[in-house]
Amino acid sequence: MPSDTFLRLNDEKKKKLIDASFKEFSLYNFNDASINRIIKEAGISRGSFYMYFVDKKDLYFYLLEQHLEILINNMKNDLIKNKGDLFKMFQDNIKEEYNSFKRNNINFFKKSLENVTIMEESKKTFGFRDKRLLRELIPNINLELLNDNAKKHIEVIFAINMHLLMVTLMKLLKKDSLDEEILKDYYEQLDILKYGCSIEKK
Amino acid sequence: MPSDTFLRLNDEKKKKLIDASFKEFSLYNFNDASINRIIKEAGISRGSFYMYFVDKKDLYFYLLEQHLEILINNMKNDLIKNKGDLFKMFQDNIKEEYNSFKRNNINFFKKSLENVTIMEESKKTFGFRDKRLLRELIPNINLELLNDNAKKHIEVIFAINMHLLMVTLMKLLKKDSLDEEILKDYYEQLDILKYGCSIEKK
DNA sequence: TTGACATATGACAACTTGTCACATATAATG
DNA sequence: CATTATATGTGACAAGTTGTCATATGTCAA
Repeated sequence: MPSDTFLRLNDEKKKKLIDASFKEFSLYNFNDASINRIIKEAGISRGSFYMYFVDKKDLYFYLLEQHLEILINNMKNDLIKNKGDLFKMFQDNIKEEYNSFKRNNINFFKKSLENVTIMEESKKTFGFRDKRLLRELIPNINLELLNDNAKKHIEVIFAINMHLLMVTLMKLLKKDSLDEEILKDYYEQLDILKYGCSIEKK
Repeated sequence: MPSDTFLRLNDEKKKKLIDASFKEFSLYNFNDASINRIIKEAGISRGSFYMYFVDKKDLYFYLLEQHLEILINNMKNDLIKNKGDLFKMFQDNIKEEYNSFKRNNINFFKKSLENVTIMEESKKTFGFRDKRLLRELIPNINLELLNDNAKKHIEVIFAINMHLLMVTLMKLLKKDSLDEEILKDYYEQLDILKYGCSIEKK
């Protein structure tokens, strides 16, 4: 996480660094992104950067988390809208996320989706291994609609949905539209999940 | 893929480079792995390396695929053993893969599991987006046991199992034993998948 | 023997990163 | 105010990274 020094920075300076970072990670994938270019663009010195973040990873996940925050909030809203029905939420949510992606740093996300899932940390966050995000969502789920197995492995269900969601978003962003065919595929994939989760199985 | 020049190399020289590469990727994750160290260990020149492989990625996926070959073969055998029952195969297969991992470059795998899944290419191979591997397996599946949705999205089912399998293998390798609890969790997760796939749903 | 082609080599330029001694703010205290 | 802490900022530096390329050395066929 960023140091207190960074958080204490005035908004302008902070924004300049964040903007430069987003730009860099939108243009290059994680490996190719260069701290050198970032600090040059942000107009700060090398020493300062390392005063704010321990390394590139640290910076990257700080940015990623800000977006995940949005993603989770979208999910939470959709969950409430659908009275805790997890699968109705999943179904609604994808359009929400798509628009959210488009509104925000779309290229940052595209690059992230290309990379993300490899690193330990990203598995934790994207794959919902980071319990913090889950904890905010779970209280809003109507568990009555799920069987015992599903209740027990709720994080796994989220991880799987996350995978399906990301792959689908990738396709949608590539097509640059809410393509019906692609959405249909996603819904069918959700159905595969659902009939192992909804109470009326077997 | 490696160049013809590499493939034409005498076995001894080839082996030396492969061994050195495995060692490097077992010790460091993809980003931190150094071509410098590899060529030093293998006793070849920088120029030669770039005659054989276009870059580090190229080398890495060459190594990875050799192991995936083994993994797929295990799956195929288990599939035949279980008369095409996909889920019985999944259930049997994990022990097979675990032992296979232990027999072979266990550390290479551990490091791979930490990294893999991020890059485009790895998504293709590990996530079975690479149709080549799937194509070898599908003919051995008894599709009668699956519903239409599952039949249509068979690659997705494999991708999901791949995810569950890898996460579970990770845990097992960490424990360094075929821990019953961990295996039980995996079987339960497979059940979530199954009851969207087996014919007797709803 | 002489080409012609396949391989091998290491110096090179152009990057990368993280550190650290030092300089300059800003705040706190006598 | 002046002095002393403490917090920030700085860029040169060492130690690494990668990919290229002119050059050298194999190897085989005519």
